[in-house]
Amino acid sequence: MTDLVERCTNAGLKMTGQRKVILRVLGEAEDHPSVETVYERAKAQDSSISIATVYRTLNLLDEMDLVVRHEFKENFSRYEVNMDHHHHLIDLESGEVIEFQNEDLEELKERIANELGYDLIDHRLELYGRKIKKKK
Amino acid sequence: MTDLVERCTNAGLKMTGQRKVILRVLGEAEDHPSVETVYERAKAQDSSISIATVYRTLNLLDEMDLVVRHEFKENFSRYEVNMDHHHHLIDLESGEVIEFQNEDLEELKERIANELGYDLIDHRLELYGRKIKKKK
DNA sequence: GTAGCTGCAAACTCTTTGCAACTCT
DNA sequence: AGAGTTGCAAAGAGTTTGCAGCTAC
Repeated sequence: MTDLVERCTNAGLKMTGQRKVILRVLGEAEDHPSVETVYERAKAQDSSISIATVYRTLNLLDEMDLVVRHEFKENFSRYEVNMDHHHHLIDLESGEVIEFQNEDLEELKERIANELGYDLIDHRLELYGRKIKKKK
Repeated sequence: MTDLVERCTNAGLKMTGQRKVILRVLGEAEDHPSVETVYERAKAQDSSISIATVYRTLNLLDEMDLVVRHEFKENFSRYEVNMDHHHHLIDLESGEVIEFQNEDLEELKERIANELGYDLIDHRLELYGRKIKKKK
């Protein structure tokens, strides 16, 4: 994934066995795993990994912007590799997370911030919905 | 505030002294107080109030939709009386919370959800910015 | 060799909860 | 009277951290 490992070593991080495993787990994830989930997947590859290391690593990666931390309306965080910018729609029934992008939205939020006299540094947009049932 | 007390008693809640105080604190708040802040303000009016009651009351009010719970990028919740619908821009330097409304945005998020095959039930939009310094 | 990393367990923060006493209605 | 509410303290959940030993560089 645009070599995560490389970006870490370039940043001066030691490439320990644990970090390699965690990076691999993140790179291969097609969902938005929680710390617990990353931990379980990592443990499957190296059973000695502790959850403290997972927390520490994810925090590091977040600070380096290699990873994006999401705090949906749940009481824990989820992570994903920081690739393209997008937003999320959370299916309230299944918990499934759907990604989407929208150009109008990008413009709009920038414009709103500017009109209020602010530079937009960060933002958060999440939609929570229920699948529309087709009538038969 | 469109009588919070009345809306509570109508819903069958007992109007205890503690609840009156908490409702008054919420009604008078012009900011987005945390549980801790609501607790402190309430305690100033009735020192016997416990924080457990504040938590319980805010949860009740949230379920009844009398209040809106916000979880900005902080590790605690903030509350405000549910009046008009709006969004928030958080000043990353001062922590100040600025409210705004935007019609285009309302349409857009509805449209995005529908295009993805979802009924929009809830959402969250927060902007995080830094005040633009005028050049002299 | 050594700065940085790790596992473990304890500590922390915010929030919830069991229980016995109390209080609106 | 009695269901609902409260304060207290303990428990929960997720996350962070101090420390001694280990490891990549």
